[in-house]
Amino acid sequence: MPATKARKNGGDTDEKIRARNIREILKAATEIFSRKGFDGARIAEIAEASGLPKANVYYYFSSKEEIYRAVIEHLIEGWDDAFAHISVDREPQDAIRSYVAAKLSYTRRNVIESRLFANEIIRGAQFLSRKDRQHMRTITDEKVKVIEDWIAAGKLRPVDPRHLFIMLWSATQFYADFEPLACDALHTTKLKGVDYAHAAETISETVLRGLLPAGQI
Amino acid sequence: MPATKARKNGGDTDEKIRARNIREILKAATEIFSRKGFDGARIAEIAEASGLPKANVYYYFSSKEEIYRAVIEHLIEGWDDAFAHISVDREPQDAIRSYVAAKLSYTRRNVIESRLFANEIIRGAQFLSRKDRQHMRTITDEKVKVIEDWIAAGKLRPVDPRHLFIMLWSATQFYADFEPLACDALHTTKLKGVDYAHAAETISETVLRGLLPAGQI
DNA sequence: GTCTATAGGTAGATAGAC
DNA sequence: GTCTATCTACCTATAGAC
Repeated sequence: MPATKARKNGGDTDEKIRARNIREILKAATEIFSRKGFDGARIAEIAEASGLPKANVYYYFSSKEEIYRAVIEHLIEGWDDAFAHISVDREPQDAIRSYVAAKLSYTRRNVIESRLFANEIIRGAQFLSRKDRQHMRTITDEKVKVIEDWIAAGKLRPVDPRHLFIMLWSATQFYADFEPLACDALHTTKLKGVDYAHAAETISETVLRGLLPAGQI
Repeated sequence: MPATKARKNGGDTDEKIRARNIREILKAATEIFSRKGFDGARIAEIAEASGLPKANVYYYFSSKEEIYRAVIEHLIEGWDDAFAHISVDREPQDAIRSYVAAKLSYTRRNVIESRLFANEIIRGAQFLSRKDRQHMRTITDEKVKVIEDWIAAGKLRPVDPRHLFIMLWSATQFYADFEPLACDALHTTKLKGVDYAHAAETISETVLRGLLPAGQI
């Protein structure tokens, strides 16, 4: 029996063990990096949270930085999902409402990842690969064209699409990333579904009234 | 000659030396905490950047945490300056434009402080004192009343003032705090005056068109 | 009030038995 | 592939001379 097929842990193959351990490590690392930052996170803590001894973590990843990079890589994957709503086939009113709702819902369901990403950017995006940044730029450029088409078709008032996107990103990320401030402002101790619903409404309606030609809303 | 009045360093009194050293330490600490976070910052680096030996830093502050708290305390002071523009005496159109411009200009001139503050909030605002948070809540409540008055007077469409403020905060902080993302979106490598000017225009005009009664803009 | 030297503790990374 | 023991480096904080 070849070493790579050796059975252990009740029938799991080495491949399954490897995949599961790596998954557990990344999951634990995401949570801990998000709460404490790169320097604040301890490998021992990540190991404990993933149910492995510290040395096993080093068996799969050769350094703390390698774990961090792997975690960041993972974050980008969810980035453009909400952006899919911004599409020429749709009416701007409908598209922008869906985008705002999807983005708010995504950050709400993935607070930990969202905060980690925010942290990485604030620190200068040092570990975001060239490829990842290029990818984000490409998607943004695509969506800028959609806005420009809508403006050309008279469906939206003239506006700088890039600054518009920045407005939408910042507003939709604020609630998850800066929850303590949002809570203070809203006089609550934890953001609930209603708060996110009000957020979606305020953002969508204000921006849409601001951008649609008179009388369209 | 009493010890507290002993002359050193070319005529400076001990009081002046103390004040200057503390100022230098806090200045260096702000910069380093902002770049590296609490855990990433090294006292030795703060000491070097403030031109003092490490032990002298400990002469003025008894721990790393005490330095951090002092720095955070300092940040809050600038918080409500821009908010002063939101005042019942003014027309909403004028007030909101001034607020957006002032807030953008403040974050641009104080990028380091702004990022440090953002970082502290993302990490759960653990070192923000009860007093500081209470202060921020009070100011916000005051300004919420102003918006409500404007709405009651028919000067603004009905809108949730708290979510409106969150929109304005997030949009105006994004450029300084998440500069790498803003740069990617705007196809530039460093934000310039024009970028901030366009940001101010996009935010103010979109929000104002969204909020003013029809035909007022 | 200043500064050198160092104690004391901790964390990243590895060796090597199983 | 797993895990204990340990190495090494570094960092916070302090003691104590000047």
